[in-house]
Order: sequence, then C-alpha cells, then structure tokens
Amino acid sequence: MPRPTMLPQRRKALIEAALNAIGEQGSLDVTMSDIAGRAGVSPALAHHYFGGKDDLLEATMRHLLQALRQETVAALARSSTPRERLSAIVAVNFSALQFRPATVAAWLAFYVEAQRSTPMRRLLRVYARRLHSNLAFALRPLVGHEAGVIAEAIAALIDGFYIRRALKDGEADTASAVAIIEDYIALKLGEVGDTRHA
Amino acid sequence: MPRPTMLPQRRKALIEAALNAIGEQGSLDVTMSDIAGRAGVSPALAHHYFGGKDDLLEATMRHLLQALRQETVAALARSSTPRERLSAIVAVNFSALQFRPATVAAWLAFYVEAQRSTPMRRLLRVYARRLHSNLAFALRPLVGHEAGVIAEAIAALIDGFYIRRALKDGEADTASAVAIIEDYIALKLGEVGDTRHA
Amino acid sequence: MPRPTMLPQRRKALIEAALNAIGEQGSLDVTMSDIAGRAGVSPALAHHYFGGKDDLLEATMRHLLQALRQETVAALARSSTPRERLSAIVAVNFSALQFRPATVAAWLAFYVEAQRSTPMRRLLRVYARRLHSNLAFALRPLVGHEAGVIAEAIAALIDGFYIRRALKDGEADTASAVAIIEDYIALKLGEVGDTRHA
Amino acid sequence: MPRPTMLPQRRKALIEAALNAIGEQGSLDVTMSDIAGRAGVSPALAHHYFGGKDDLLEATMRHLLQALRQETVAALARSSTPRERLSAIVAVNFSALQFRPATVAAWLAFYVEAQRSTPMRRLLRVYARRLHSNLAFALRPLVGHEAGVIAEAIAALIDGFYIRRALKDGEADTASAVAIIEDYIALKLGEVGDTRHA
DNA sequence: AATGAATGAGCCTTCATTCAT
DNA sequence: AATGAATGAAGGCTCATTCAT
Repeated sequence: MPRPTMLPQRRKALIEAALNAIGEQGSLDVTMSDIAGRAGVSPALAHHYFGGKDDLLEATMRHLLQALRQETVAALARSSTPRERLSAIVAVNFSALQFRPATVAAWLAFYVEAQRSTPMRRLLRVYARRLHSNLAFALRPLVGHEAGVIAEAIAALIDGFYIRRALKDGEADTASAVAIIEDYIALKLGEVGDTRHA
Repeated sequence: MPRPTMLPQRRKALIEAALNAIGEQGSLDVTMSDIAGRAGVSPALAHHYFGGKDDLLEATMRHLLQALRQETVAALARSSTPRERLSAIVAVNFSALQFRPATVAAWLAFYVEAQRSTPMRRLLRVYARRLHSNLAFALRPLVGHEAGVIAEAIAALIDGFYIRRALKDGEADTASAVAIIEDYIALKLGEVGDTRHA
Repeated sequence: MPRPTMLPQRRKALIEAALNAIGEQGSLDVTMSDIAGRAGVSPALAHHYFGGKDDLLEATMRHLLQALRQETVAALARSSTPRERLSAIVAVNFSALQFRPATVAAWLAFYVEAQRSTPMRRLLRVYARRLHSNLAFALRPLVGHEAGVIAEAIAALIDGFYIRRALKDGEADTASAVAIIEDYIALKLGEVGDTRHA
Repeated sequence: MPRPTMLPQRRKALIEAALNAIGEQGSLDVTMSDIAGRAGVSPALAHHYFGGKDDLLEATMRHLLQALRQETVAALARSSTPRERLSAIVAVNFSALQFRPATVAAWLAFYVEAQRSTPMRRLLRVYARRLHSNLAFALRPLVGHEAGVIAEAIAALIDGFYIRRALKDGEADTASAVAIIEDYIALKLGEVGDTRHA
C-alpha cells in the first residue's frame, strides 16, 4: 500500500521556490534547476509534478492571484461600508504580504510575460477584472455612474506604484503610495480635510 | 566610443532592429541573431559594433530614453505657461510615437530587467527623475510644496497605464488614459468645471 | 526464475503490452511507462517482474518466437508429406497471427536490435536455425543435397517480404507473397503446371 | 571577405560520421555528440549544418540512396543486354561498397525507422520503386507480363539477404546470396545448366 | 504485491561569443 | 568592415531505475 500522496506539499514547496527564485532574479528567466534546488529536490521532480516549466510558472502565477484574492476577500469581509471596502482593497494591495519585493518583482515579470503568453495574459486579465469590479462595486453607491472610470484610475495608480517599485532599492514605502491613492479617492468623493479611512 | 570607421547608421539600424524585436517579442529575451537578421547583418557584426548583447540592449534603452526626452523638450518648448507644460508632459507620454505597442512593450521589458541589471536601473532612474522633475517644476507655481507628491501621483498614473497596456489586445486607448490624468490634475489644481460627480 | 508469488498472468500481460507498444511504435524505443500503462500497472512493477527493460524486451522476443514455434509445430503435425510440410511452414509465416502489422513491426525491430544486443542476436539465431532446419528437413527427401541452399532462399524470401512490409501502408497482401514463394518451390521441385511464362 | 564556404565538405563529413555511427551501433539510436565527435566537430555545429537530428538522419538516408543509385546507374551503363542489366542490378546490391556491414546495418535501421517516420518511409519507397522498376524494365523483354511479379521476388530476396545479415558475425558471404538470386533468375528465364551472367 | 516518489544520467537544442579570413 | 565557421556552456526534458511504504 503506497503511502499517502505527498503531492500537495511538494507542489506548494515548488511553487514557493519558484516565487522566490523569480523574486530574487526579478524575472521569469529562472532555471528549473534553480527552482528545484531551492525546494530541495531534483529538477526531474519538478517536471514530474508540473509537466514542464511553463506549467510551473503558470501555477506560480495562479498562486499569486489566489493569495491576493484570499487577502482581499478577508479584508472585504472585515469592512461594513462601501467607503471602508474601498480603502480595504487599496490597503491589501500594499499589505506587507503583497508588496514584498519578491512578490512585486514576480508580478512585474508576469506582466511582461503576459505580452507573449496567452495563458498568462488570460490569468492577469482575471486579476484586472476582479480588481476593477471590486473597486467599482464599492464606488457605485458613492459616485454612481463614474465608478468605472475612477476604478480604472485607482487600478492604474496601484499598478503604477508596483512598477515604479522596480527602480527602488531599499524598503518599500507603502505609506506614501497608499496616502496618494487615498487622497485621490477623497478628492473624487468630495471629502475634505481628511484622508484617513482605514 | 565607436571607432571612426564604424558607421553610425549601422549602429542605429541595429538599435532599431533590437527595439522592433523586443517590441514584437514583448521581452528582452530576443536573440542576437534575430536582431542582426532584422538589421540585415550577421550576428558577429552586432558584437563588433556593440561589444556584446548587454551593451546593445543598453544602447537600445538609451535610444528609447532619448526619443522620449527629445519629444518632451519639443513639447515643452511649445508651451508657455506651467499649466500648459503640465499637460504637454502628460500628452507626450501618450503620443502616437511613445505609446506604440512595440515601444510600450520595450519599456516594460526594460523595467523588469532593471530589477536585475544595475546599468538598466540607473538608466531608468534617470528617466524617472527627469519625469518627476519636469512635472514638479511645472506644478510648483501652481500648487507650491505639494508639487512633489502630485508629481509622484502623475508619474504612477502614467506608468500604471503603460503596464496595464500589456493586458490589452487591440489598439491603444490613449484618450481615456489622458483624460483620467488630466482630470486628476484639474482636481488637484482646484480648477472649476471639472469632472467631479455632480 | 520468477518467485512463486509472481502471478504468471501479470508477466504475460506485460509482455503483451510490450508487444503492442513495440508494434504500434514500430521500434523498440518504447518506454517502460508506456508498456506498464498498457498493462494497467506501474512502471515499478514491470521492473519488479522482469528486472529491467532489457529483460522485458528479451522476454517479449521469446514470446514471439514461442508463438511462431507453436503455430509451426501445430501446422507440421497436420501435414503428412514433406511437400505438405514445406507449404505449411511457409503458410505459418504469413498466417493472420504472425503477419499482423504489430507482429511484423516487432520482428523487424528485434532484428535491428540484434545487431547490437548479443542476447537478442542469440535468440534470433535460434529462430533462423529452426526455420532453416524445418525447411531443409522437408526439402531433403525432395531435392537431396540441394536442400540447404533452397532452404536459405526460402528463408530469405520470407524475411524479405517481412521487411518490405515496413514500407506498405494498408492491409497485408499475404497471398501474393505466399504465391511467389510457392512458385519458387514448385520451380525448384520441378513440378509441372507451374507459373513459368508460357 | 569571408573565406569560401566549407559547407559541402563539412556536411559530407557529418553524414559519413552519422553513417559510421549508425553502422557500428546498428541502430538510429546514436547521439549527435557521437556523430559530431566522429566528424571532429562540436555537436552544436551539426545542428548548425542540418538544423536537427532528424534532418541529419534524413540526409544520411538520402546519401545512402544516392550512393546506391549512382552505382546502379554506372553498372547499367556498362551492360548492353537486358539479361546483363538484370545481373548488374543484383550485383550492385551486393557490391563491396553497398554490402559493407555499416551500410547494411544502416539500411535496416532506416527500414525500421520508416515504420514510424513518414519522411523516411517516403524515401525508402522511392528506393523500392526504383529497384522494382529497374528490375521489371530489364525483365520485360525476357518474360513479358510476368516481369512485375518476378521483380518483386528478386527485390524480396535482396532485402531478405540484407536483413539476415543482421544475424551474422563474420565477413559477408555475398557470393552465395548472389548465386541464389541468379539461380532463381535462371530458373524463371528457363535457362539451364548455367548461372553465370555477370 | 504494488505503488508513488524521487533521482541521476544523458540527450537535443539554443545562443552568445570568438576567430580566421 | 564583415562574415561564416565554430564552440562551450547551459537549459529543458525524458526515462530507466531505486526505494520507502
């Protein structure tokens, strides 16, 4: 009788190894050997579990998406008003978990890959749509039909701060990024003299 | 420094071939053979002219920077007021020349590469600083000490729309991107008749 | 020698799976996984039963030989005269069972492998000797000392039709192959009413 | 100015290296490294010249075909009567050049590969058709409408002796093979008491 | 008995780079 | 100046085989 399958743990370990490798390297140009080595297994095993490099990278991208979604869902659950939800969505994108250097680097690398790979593009579109829909849903009660455009602006700001992170060296300054986005929201919402809504 | 015997037009042809290759491929993962082939020369010659792939890519990045700078300088020269300068800077970043798919793709690829390559990072920082300084310089007379933060926001918006372009398929919708940024500027400048929700 | 716990039907299933794989693939270049998969077991089990790929292939070759021998023995048992025996031997080699595409393909693959593998060569020599001996034994009463040479010719014809089968696409035309060999035999035996051109 | 291209010689050297490798190995299961090593070049160069392993192997098969055709054409040119042509064709197939162990081994390996690879099958069919056509053309004046069937028999005999060569160890005994085929021809032609026609 | 897990070895292929001409 | 020739290094992938359970 074979021992219970260890598949899920190994898969997860490999995905995390891939994430780290991509994060450190700042690009998808990582080798299966590197990834496998970080996970403490042979390159052949990575193929065994994922079928190929592309599949492993896609699984890694999915993992990123899923982590963001989970944190977003949790944050939304803790919010009771549309205004709170709005800030929660922004905050999640700059949380300690999501805005780690490795994670940001991976996001960018995947964005670039999306220009070439249809599966990646599809995946990132899912993320983009969800972000937009979350933002617009929270905005609608506050600004009505303008919700869509404002959601687009906020999404661009978020991604903009992500990409500009690539040029920075030290620790991430999430505070000022969040402050700028919150200020924008406050302006569009006609709020005055206060940008705090967390 | 190229030897006097090296024809500048050859260098330029190779750089443009590299740009096209990167643009089409959507990544720096292009081969010297591909680039050389597009320029109608042998890969060996590309080495002869640039010393190596990295140097050719760096020269290509410089080319991109220079083109943007030239168009910016020209646009600024046509502007007479700070407010006009502000819009001019934004407009240039979404001009037909700069926002071509190939160019956008190249920018993104270089951004990602900047996470790994110090020379690339240095180059992109020059661009980022110049953009920020141009924006802040135009903003200062209008908003005073807030100029820096607003410049940062505008820069993030610009780059944000660039990166989100990676997910789109069809023609670029520069109009709505510009509109959103202009709306943001108008808001921050307290201009009347803006697009705030009625 | 298989351990008593090893089920003979498992061995047989694996051998037949190997035969099918080789037949379909038209070469010995089949994987243990493929073979094991066809037999519905794990590759590890195939090793458990045979010790290694070479051993499994050798067992498969033996299986082929044995099947041919059995059919030959049965056919000879049904023959009462040397002349009948001669035709029976030829007929068996083009019987529906032996001349199946998969079987023919496997024979050829093994022939080629025999050039490299001593065990395979040994096995095929056994087959060749037996065929020759069967033919010569039947021929001796009919043609005397010429039996050996004629046996060689018939054997070459048989194998020749086998190898040429590799180039054909559709169903096997065994009839014409048998007719040609029978015609040759008739000629050598000086039988009247043969197919010699009028 | 680049030196005159060395391509043809290198190509030929690589093809011959491939032929030797296949001949020694008795199978197409040879590595590019092995082949390249025999030609005294790097594996990368073999790709440079042929594009891939399959292409090199196909070129090798073509080389085999061409060599046989050339020798056949020359032999036919030296023959003045149909009867002589017939013997010439047979003789060529067992000439010192064609019946070398390496060449025979390669033929067999290609036959087996033909079961899998459509390009190889196509090539071998060309050979088969040409052989049949040459034989039938020479036979027609001698036996009339029976030419086709007899040509088939002779072709089967030739290929049969080729494949049976795989089981032999020592030097090739071409004489007895040729004698048997010539005897068959003599019989079909109604000749008596003499099998010499070279 | 039987299996999934795991690996080492090897192969094909690509590519930046060098060199002789 | 320019090129084809040539290569070393590296990467993805496959597969027979072993092993713990």
